[in-house]
Amino acid sequence: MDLLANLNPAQRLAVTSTEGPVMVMAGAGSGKTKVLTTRISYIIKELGIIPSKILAVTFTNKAAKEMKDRISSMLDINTSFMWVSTFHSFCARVLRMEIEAMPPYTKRFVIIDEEDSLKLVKDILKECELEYKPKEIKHLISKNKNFKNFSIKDPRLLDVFLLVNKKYEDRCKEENLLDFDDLIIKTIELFEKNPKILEYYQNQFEYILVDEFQDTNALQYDLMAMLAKKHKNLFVVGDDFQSIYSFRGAKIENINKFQEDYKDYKLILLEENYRSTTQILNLANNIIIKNPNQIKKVMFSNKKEGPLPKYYRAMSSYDETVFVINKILEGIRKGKDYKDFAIMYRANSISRSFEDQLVKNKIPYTIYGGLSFFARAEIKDMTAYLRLLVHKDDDYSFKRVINMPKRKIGAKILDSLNMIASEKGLPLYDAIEYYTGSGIGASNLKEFKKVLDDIREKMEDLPLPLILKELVDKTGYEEEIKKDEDTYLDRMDNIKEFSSVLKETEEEYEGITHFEMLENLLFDLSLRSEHDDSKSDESVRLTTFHQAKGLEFDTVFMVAMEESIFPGLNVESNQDMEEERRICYVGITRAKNELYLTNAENRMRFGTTEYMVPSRFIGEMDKELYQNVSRGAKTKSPVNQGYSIAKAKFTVKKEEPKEAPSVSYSIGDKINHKAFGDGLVVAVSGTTITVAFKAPFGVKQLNGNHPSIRKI
DNA sequence: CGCACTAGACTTTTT
DNA sequence: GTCTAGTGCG
Repeated sequence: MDLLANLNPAQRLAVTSTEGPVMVMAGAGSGKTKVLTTRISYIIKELGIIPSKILAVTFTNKAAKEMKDRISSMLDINTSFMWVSTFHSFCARVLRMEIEAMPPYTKRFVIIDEEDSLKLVKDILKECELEYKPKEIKHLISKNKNFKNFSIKDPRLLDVFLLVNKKYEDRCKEENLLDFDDLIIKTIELFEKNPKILEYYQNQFEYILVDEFQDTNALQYDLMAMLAKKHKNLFVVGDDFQSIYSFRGAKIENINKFQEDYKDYKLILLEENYRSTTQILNLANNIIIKNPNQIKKVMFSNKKEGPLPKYYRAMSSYDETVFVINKILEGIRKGKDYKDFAIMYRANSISRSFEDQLVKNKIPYTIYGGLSFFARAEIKDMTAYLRLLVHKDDDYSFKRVINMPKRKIGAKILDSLNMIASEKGLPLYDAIEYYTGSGIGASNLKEFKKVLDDIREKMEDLPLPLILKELVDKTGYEEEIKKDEDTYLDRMDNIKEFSSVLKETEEEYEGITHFEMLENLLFDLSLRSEHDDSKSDESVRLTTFHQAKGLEFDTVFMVAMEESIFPGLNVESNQDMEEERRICYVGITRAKNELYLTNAENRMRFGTTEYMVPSRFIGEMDKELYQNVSRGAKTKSPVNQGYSIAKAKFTVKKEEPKEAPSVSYSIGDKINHKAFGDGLVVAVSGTTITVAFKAPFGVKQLNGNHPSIRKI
C-alpha cells in the first residue's frame, strides 16, 4: 500500500521531510494524527529505520494509544514495544532503567499522583505545625519545578516554602517516590549529570516527534531539545490556536523558541480542514482573528456546506437545558445517534443542570471529569495491596492499606513497627514478624501479614483477577466498603472494572510469571487514566472545552456562554483573554455539522439567581455568521451590545458605523490579491475586509475597494 | 475512634 | 445552593 496515497500536498511534505528540524502548524481537523502516524510508518518502511530508533511523545495516553494502533494497522507490526508514549511515561520508562545512577532512588520507585502528593504536603505541614493551606504550598512546589523564573515575594511564605519543599524532597527520596513533575525533572537531571547516558539516548533516537507542541512547557521542550541534539531530526506538530493550557505551564512561546533554536527549520502549514462545514469554520476563523498576536494561519474548509450555527439566549438556565435537550431529541428523530452530540462548557459546575434534564428524558450520557479511574480510592487501595504483594519493601503502599479496612492499628503500633524496621533494617511489612505487642490491633496486624503471605504464596497458581478477588475477600475490604451503602455498588463496579484490567494484562503478557506481570502493570499505573472509551459509545457527551480538545462531534452545544463564566472572572490580562478566545475556538472547531451557542439570562450561582450578560465572544462574531433563534430575536437582538458589567476589564472595540463598500464582500468569499494570491475573507467591517492568505502571507486587513483585489 | 457539624469553595487540570 | 474536607466533641 502506498503510504502517501491519501495525503494532500502539505501533509505529504510533512511526512516526507524526515531530515532536520520541522515544525508543522496543524489547524483543527487538518489530519494531524494522520501525518504523525504516516510519517512514523514512512520512516520505518521507506527509510528502513528500525522502530525503536523513533521516539514519539504526546500528552495523553489516548493519543499515544491511537498512534500505536494506527501504525500497527498501517505496517502490520507489533507496536507495543515502540517509544510512542506520553511525556510522563517516556520519562518513567527511562528512569526505570537509569534512575539508580541517581541514588538513593531505586528502580522500584513509586509514582505518586496529585492526591498522594498533596497528602505528603499536608503531613509535612502538620509535622512542622505550620498553618498554611496545603494546596497553596503544593502549588508552589509544583510551580517551582515547572517555571524557570519562579519567585516568592512574601518572605514569610518563602521561608515556609523552602522548608516544606526541602522536606518534601527528602521524603520522596526516603520513600522512593516521584511525583508527576519529578518524572520530567529527574529525567533531565539524569541526562545533565550523566552525559554518557544522555549520549546513549541521543544515539538511540534518530527521529523524534512531538505532538501537541503548543502545550509543551519549558522543561518538556528542554528534554526534547536535549535528546534531539545529535540527530536534529526533531519534528513538532502543534496549533497555536489551540493552546489552552498555559495555567499548566504550557508555553506558546516554545513555538518561537523552536524557530530561534533551529534556524534552518522547515515550516509546514496544514490549513485544509476535513472536519467542519464552511459555516462552522467561518465562525471559527472569525473569532480567532480577534487575537491580534497570533495570526498565522486560517483554516480552509474542504467540506460540504451546512446550516448556519445557531445562537439561543434562554430566559433561564432551565430553559437553556430544555432547548438543548429538545434539539438532541429532534436530532435523534432524524436518525442521529446519541454519540453525535456533545454539550460543552467552560466550567464543570455547569454540567449539573444538564445532567438532571438528561436523566429526566432518559437520554444516555457520559460525563468525564472528577476522578479518573485509577485515582479512585478503591482502585488505589487495590493497587497498593498488589504492590505490597510484589514488593514487600514498599512502605508507602504499606501505610496506605494497613488500616484499610480498619484494623485498629493506631499510632502506637505503627511507631514501634517503625522502630523495629529501622533497627533491623527491614521493611515495615517484615517488621511485623518481630512485633510483640498484644491486643486487638496486634492480632489484626499479624493477620494482615498472614493473609498477604498466603496470597503471595499461591500467586502463580491464581489468575490475576482471582488474586484481586482474594484480596478483596480475605482482607475484609469488601465488608469495609459495604458499610457505606450509598457508594458500595459503585465501588464494587470499579473493582470489577479493575479486575478486567488485570485480565487484559494477563492476556497481554503471556509467558511470564504472574509476579512479573503485576510488576509491569503496577509500575506506571498511576500514569494511566480512563482505560476504556467504550462506555461513551452510545451516549451524549458532556465535557469541558478543555477535555474536548482532540475530539469531534456531529453536533456541538456550547452552553453557558455568559460573561463571568466564559470568559471567566479570573481573566486578568490580555494574554488570559486571548487564551479564553482560543478555548472558544477549540469549542467551535469540535463541530462537524451543527453548532449551537447558548446562554441564559438568569442563572443560579452561589445560592442566588443572577442576571447573566451574553459572552463577549458572541458579540465578537459577525452577525451574518450565525442565526439568532432566541425568542423575540428579530425585534431586538440581545447580542452585540456593549459590555458594562463592573468586572469586565476589557472593552470590545465599538463597531464603526458601516459604510457600504462599492464591491460587497461577505465572510467566506474567496478573493484574489495581486501580491498575496488567493485568500479567504474572514471578517468584514465597513470597507475594511480581513483576508486570510495562504502561507507565507497570513491574515491581512485590506481596503475592500482596492483595485488589486477581485472576487473569485 | 467515629460521627456530626461548619467553614469554604464555586475555572480549566492531557500527566 | 450544595459538596467536601476538616475539626471537635461524645
